[in-house]
Amino acid sequence: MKNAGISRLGYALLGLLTKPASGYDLRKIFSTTAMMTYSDSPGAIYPGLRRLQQQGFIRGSIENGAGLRRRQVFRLTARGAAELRAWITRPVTQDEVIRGLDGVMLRFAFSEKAAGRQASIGLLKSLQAELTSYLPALHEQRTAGMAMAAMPTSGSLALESGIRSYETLLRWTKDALAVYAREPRRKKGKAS
Amino acid sequence: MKNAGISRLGYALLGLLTKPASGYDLRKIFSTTAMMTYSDSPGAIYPGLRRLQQQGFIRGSIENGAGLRRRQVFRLTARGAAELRAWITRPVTQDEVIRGLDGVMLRFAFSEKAAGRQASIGLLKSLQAELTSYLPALHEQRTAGMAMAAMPTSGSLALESGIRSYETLLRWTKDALAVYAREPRRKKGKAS
DNA sequence: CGCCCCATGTAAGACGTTACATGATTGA
DNA sequence: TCAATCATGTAACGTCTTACATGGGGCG
Repeated sequence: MKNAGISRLGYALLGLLTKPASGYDLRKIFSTTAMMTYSDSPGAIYPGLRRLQQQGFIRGSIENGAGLRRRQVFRLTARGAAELRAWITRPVTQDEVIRGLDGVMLRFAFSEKAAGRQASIGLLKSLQAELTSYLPALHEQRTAGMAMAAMPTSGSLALESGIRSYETLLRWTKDALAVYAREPRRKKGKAS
Repeated sequence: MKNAGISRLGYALLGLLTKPASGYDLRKIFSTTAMMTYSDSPGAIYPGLRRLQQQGFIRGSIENGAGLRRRQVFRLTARGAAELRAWITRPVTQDEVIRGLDGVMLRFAFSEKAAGRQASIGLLKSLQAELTSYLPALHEQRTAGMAMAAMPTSGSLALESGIRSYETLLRWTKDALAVYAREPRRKKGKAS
């Protein structure tokens, strides 16, 4: 029941549908823009869209433009937009940090459009906190592994790579927060 | 038929089984060592082990030590070791670089133990080459996105994060190769 | 005696992959 | 007219998730 029963691909579709699009459009986005790591296969997209529609998160309407082929354009419903916002504004969990940050980055990429500046900032802070609390454990693993000397060079190098990537990400969260702090903000907001 | 029909979890099991272990041991590794991103659920591990055994890559033997509970210990067969080596020594593809580097890092972590120093070095060089050829495309996407200004701040920041992580990884491959170049090597090998 | 850890498994369901299938439209 | 692209879909299959089930052994 977690996540309202939506897969990562489902959320990716939901996030992209802040602009109305057809299944084919979405496939093109997944196949051409390198930003997207998701499958462009029709066997994933079309069933995914149908599920989202059955759950009431999106609504499709058949377009009958002159001479054009049948083409179904989907858009978010109010429920869908709310679910998207809820997903984005959830705090980052340690599990997400460990099991892969793709989901978090996806949330962040959509955050501004779907939930606003404050949501983006909140996500960054949440991610920063989780990274800060997780990194020491990794460092410990490294020193422990070196002490045992049971790990071959490639094993400890792989661990080193993981640590570096977390550190790079942590630095990125700081820079990203700085970007938001620098940017003018409309409406009254708390100062960073 | 790709990959000899072995999933990522399957290869993780195969790689760990260079040291004989029971299903429970493997679950412990997945649940306790932070290096492992894989599922420790019995519903994944035990069927996975059975598949590998049916394919002849591992062999299990029931341990009947005094007073001990029934406990099945698995070890690699010759075929399994060969398959593991083949998987590790495959060149890194662009697809792997795009769809996520977890598999590559897993291969690298096991490379030294299962396929030797030269295999580790080969993997690093292959990864380095793919990263070098992929990074320009990402930079292009960034400048293109900034020109359109269609991307919200959080979108372009997410892209920035991806670029940085690839750059960090590229730097890591260089450092890792330097480590291998520094290390003394036994047997006659080509100079780096 | 009761509880927790060891140790293994199964069953239902969800999801993605691969491959196949269909048909309309556009351009050479 | 032939191929490519637009556009949508289905079916089989493999694998993971979640949850449940079982039972021995050690410990307080």
